[in-house]
Amino acid sequence: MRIATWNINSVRLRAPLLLDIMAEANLDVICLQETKTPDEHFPLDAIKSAGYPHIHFNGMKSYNGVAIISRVAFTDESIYERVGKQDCRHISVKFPEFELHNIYIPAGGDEPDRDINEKFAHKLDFVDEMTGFFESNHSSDSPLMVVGDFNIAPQEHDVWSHKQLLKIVSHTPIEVEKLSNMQASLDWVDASRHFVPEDEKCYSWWSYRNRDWRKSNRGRRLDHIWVTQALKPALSKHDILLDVRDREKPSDHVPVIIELNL
DNA sequence: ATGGTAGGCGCCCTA
Repeated sequence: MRIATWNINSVRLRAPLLLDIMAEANLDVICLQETKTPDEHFPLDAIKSAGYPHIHFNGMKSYNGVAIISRVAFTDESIYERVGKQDCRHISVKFPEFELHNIYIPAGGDEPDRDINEKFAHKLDFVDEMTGFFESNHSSDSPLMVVGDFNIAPQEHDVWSHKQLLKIVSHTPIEVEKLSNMQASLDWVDASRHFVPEDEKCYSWWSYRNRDWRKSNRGRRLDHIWVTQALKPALSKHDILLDVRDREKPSDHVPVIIELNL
């Protein structure tokens, strides 16, 4: 089973690119973030016609929005309210072999201080709430996967310059600590780092504000796929589709893919 | 220290 996560930054604008990627990468499932559209404008028919009839999604006007698109059937579609907001950042479904959660953690604004920046406070509270959610609703020995745009690059080599990003939201010690607590709670395996050594640079996002993203290569690994120990033996392949960043009108994120041998 | 670009929406917000 081939599963991808991708912050698409507008599913309406990039629906044709989405269909290309699903076909080219032979995906069974793709989880999207930042679909940026109310449900009535989601491009359902085009995606269904492309061979992906199973779609669970939750969107709103302008901001956020998540979707799980699959060619194999799932059950138990859920939508969650997070940090007291219904802002379309967390959905889940169940496949026969495992449960899949798709999350879009708040970006957190520019100032890494929860007392003066409520967006940063929201981000930290969101991660804490996810930790509590998995702890109280799930056991570490059950087969689970959580994917999405976590908006946090936890490790030194998940950013282009550890030193220069220590005070930049996405790589601050408090965010890394919160995410580390979440990872420890169910003993999650970071699937990308299962395949890519920790001393090797690994990115999934490059700012739109760099003239030449490949040349400057000031990337960050913000997009993640985690599995519980029960699924670890099934991890069989990993890929980050760097070339998607060079497509016409690209998202600033590229798809991260994991293959499970179930 | 600063500003750079993109998408959605409507003249500004979020990333």
